[in-house]
Amino acid sequence: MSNKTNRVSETVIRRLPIYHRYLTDVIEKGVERISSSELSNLTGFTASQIRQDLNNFGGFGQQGYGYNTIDLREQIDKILGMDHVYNTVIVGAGRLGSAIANYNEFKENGFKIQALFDSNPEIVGTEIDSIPVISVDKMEEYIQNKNIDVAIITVPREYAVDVINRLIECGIKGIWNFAPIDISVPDNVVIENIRLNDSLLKLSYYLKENFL
Amino acid sequence: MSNKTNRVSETVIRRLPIYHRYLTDVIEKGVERISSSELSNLTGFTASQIRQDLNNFGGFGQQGYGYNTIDLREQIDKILGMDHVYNTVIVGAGRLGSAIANYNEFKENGFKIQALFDSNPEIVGTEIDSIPVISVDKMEEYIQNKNIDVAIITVPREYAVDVINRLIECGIKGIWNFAPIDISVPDNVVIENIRLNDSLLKLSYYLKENFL
DNA sequence: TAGATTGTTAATCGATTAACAATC
DNA sequence: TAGATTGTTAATCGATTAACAATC
Repeated sequence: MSNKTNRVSETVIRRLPIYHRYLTDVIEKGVERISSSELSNLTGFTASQIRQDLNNFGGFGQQGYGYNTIDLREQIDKILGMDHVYNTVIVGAGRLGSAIANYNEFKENGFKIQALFDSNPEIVGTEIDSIPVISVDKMEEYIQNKNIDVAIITVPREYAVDVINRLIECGIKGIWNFAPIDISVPDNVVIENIRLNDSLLKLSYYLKENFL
Repeated sequence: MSNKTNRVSETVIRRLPIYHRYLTDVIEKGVERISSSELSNLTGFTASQIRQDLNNFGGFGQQGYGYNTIDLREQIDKILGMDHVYNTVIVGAGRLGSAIANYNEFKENGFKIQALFDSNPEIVGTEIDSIPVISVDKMEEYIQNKNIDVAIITVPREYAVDVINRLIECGIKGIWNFAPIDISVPDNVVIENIRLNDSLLKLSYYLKENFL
């Protein structure tokens, strides 16, 4: 809402994490500077496109030199909001939910998982990776009291719409949804869907094209 | 390889599963015909785009009538290769691997999970949802003997490159990769990456844009 | 300074939308 | 037949690539 400078397109945003990833790789190898054409070799995007993308946010490079790897990654950190901590909960403490609770890389991105919610009385009250599993009946109360920003949805399809509506109702800001449903959310809620099925069908299409 | 008719762009392919999903929804409600503009209302794509997309593969509609829902879904089934069965294994029987083994919707897409591979001797020899967990040492042998087409990679990042190279070596056709790595594969192998981290960073970006 | 590489403008390419004749 | 809606061509829009002057 705040700085709607010039609305950067989603195709650009989608490439930023990729630049970030490759920069991390080369930084780990001790590389201090990188040119757009070196980044092009790594990522497969053209040097021109890389420069265009970055210049949506500012001139991070230097003529005749290229980009400082650490500095550029830091800029992308900021653009992507990785310097911010989001209080996060997982709704659905089944296998997928606990797989995600366990996935350390998310913490590095600033998503701090505070609780899991589930309806199964056998696991409510336990912990998964030292994260408490709480009854889903207490979800709204918890979210409001603990200033939760983001919810990750890993409940079965049939519960997902209801859960998401309840989350919106109690003021959640962002939703990372793994349930294979389509739902529209108000403008003040950000939703990002992981569509495993769609991805698998894409794989199926290219398999068929390649081998049948 | 076979019918490289006119190479349909990936942006089109990505929408097909979405059409498929909405068609299934309306078919379940008993709807027998649908116009491109009705599909537009459901999916958010323009009617024009929907007609363009479908006409990449043939004229499935009828002037003055629209599309028969069941027939159109069947056509999309075929285009996406959903009528074909792919023998599939999961490499990595941790939480994510078993979450996926457990996820029924994949079976409906024709991916039949035959085995899980893992290096942990405590689980090798057991079953997860009646799917055997086999030592990863026997992976190549199994894949070749049982004509496995597709491997799903859910091993930790540090093992992923090695596992994928071994799979390519022994003739796998498709890879559905959950490990956060970048790897290039030969032309005769199809790889589809699930980049959970990238998706989360996209969420982070829009959260920041909306609220900071 | 000379060489390198950015930032940025202009040209191209591809994807989306609009329009409408064909036809059920 | 008249109305509706497709299939398809043409127009527009946006994203990518090319080119190069600016400058470190």
